Amino acid sequence: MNVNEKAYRERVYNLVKQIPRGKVMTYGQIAIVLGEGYTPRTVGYVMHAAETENVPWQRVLNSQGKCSTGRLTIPINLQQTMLEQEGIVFNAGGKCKLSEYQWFPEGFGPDDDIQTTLFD
DNA sequence: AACTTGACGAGGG
DNA sequence: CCCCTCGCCAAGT
Repeated sequence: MNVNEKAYRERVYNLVKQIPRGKVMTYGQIAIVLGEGYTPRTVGYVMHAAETENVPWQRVLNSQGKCSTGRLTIPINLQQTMLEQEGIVFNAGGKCKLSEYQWFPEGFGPDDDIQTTLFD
């Protein structure tokens, strides 16, 4: 499985589609959940084409709870604006509290054993 | 094939 | 908080 295969990309999009309104995931978290073959960088690469895949791409942030910066294809701050409309609050530095907004798929939450080994 | 550049992340200073 | 280094993996040049 690699980024050139549709199935590989679909796994990323299908997971992002599950993120509830007002919640977020990080690139690294998505890579861990999807498992073997996925890394934060490849997830980011797949996400650059998410706008045309009908997925809530705005709900994916970096590990610090901030919107990604190298995207010149859309107006700066659009992502943050969209998330604010979902109720997420950002501080002056453009960062939100992941402890408050991060979403965990079934089996990967803070109460699951896997969490202690993968998300400590 | 070499080198650069990312929608990344962790660790140090 | 900022900056840098490294590890990471794929694309563009």
